[in-house]
Amino acid sequence: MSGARLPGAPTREDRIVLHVDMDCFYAACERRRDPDLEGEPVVVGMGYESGESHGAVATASYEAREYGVESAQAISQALDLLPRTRDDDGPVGHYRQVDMAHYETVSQEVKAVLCEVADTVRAVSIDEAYLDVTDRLGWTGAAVFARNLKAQIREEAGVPASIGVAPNMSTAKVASDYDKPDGVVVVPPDDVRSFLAPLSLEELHGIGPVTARALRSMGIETIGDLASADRGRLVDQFGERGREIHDHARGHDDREVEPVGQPKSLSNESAFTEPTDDADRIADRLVTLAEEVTTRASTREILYKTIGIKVVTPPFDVHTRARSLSGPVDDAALVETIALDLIEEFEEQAIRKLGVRVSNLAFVEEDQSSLDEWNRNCSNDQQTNEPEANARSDVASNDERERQTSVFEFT
DNA sequence: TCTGGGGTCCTAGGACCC
DNA sequence: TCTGGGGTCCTAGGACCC
Repeated sequence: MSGARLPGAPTREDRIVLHVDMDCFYAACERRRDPDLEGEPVVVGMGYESGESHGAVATASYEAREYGVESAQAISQALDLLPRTRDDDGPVGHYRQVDMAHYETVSQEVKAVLCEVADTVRAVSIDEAYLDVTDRLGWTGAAVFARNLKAQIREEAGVPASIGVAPNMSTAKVASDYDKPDGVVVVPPDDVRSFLAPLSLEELHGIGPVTARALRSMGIETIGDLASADRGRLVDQFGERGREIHDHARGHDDREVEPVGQPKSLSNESAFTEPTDDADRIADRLVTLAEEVTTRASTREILYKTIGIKVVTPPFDVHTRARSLSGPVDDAALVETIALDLIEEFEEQAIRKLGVRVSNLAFVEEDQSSLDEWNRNCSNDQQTNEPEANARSDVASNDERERQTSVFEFT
């Protein structure tokens, strides 16, 4: 059974897949509308408002990272490392509150460019996408194509990107990360194994701290070690995921690049400043979250069959409770009632974080979530702009682009 | 790494049905 | 009443990603 493939399913090792990853996307968007931030340490945070701060860093520019500021760090800690006012001669950090609406706009502009140059685009998040360009070029033209695409994104959307090119999604993802920021890394089919081998386990998408630790305890230190590890042992230890990471470590990944479909769940969550067991505050917060999530569902004409809550108790224990209905509904009052009912189990307990989630989604016939709307735009753009895009891609990069872009070809 | 918010996928046990 | 096996749905938790 292991390694079995569906009969007839092609193993296309000859594909050309790009992974396009925006560099410090939120910070880059802030720079785009405020050019004074160019070259300055920029920190974009959630919950950061006029200097008063709970919440965390969403994105730190490379300049800010030099002072130790990192993603997911507490804003207060970031402010310690990089104050926003000059006391002595120290550096000055520029803080901005997350503005998703603005980043969405920029993201659409980037994606419009991607749609011009590729037949298939999979937007995996606001700042990341996979492209399949197998039918548009060969390996000899891959580096020039990627370099041009990067320049085109910079020109038309005003933000920098890094691009990885490889025969599959998994390797392309690793490649885009290899020479960040502003890098292009091309890994032709014959070089995949030797490119991946020396890298550390966490470079592989899907290996986090827990899996890495477990692998190291098995004597596996690098992606190369993982590639040559015994498959049966990995499957015993990690189940289906063992199979997957083994494949990816060896540069095998048959997943097709296809547009992402409809969402599987919608949720809203929010943390208390400090853990609380105040029943009124908890109920109030829960009602607010229920409202937020049902409003979103309603706006997008999404029905849901399962309603759940998430409760995080100190130190950081995550509990979920859910209840399913007999059929899909759009019923804000019901969500509130069920959420309040489910939370009763946690009465008297201190809670640090709460969430409300709807899942088991159903979609009203005419509705095409925003992502699908985006896909529609994508096809329109392709029709209207394709000739121009091709013209662009065919024009070899000029010398200036050559200089400002570090192209790393792994051979 | 004392920890924000929005997601995805996988696993495992139990209920229930045929 | 004891005995099997297969399949599906539900719930809860865990790991991971951006």
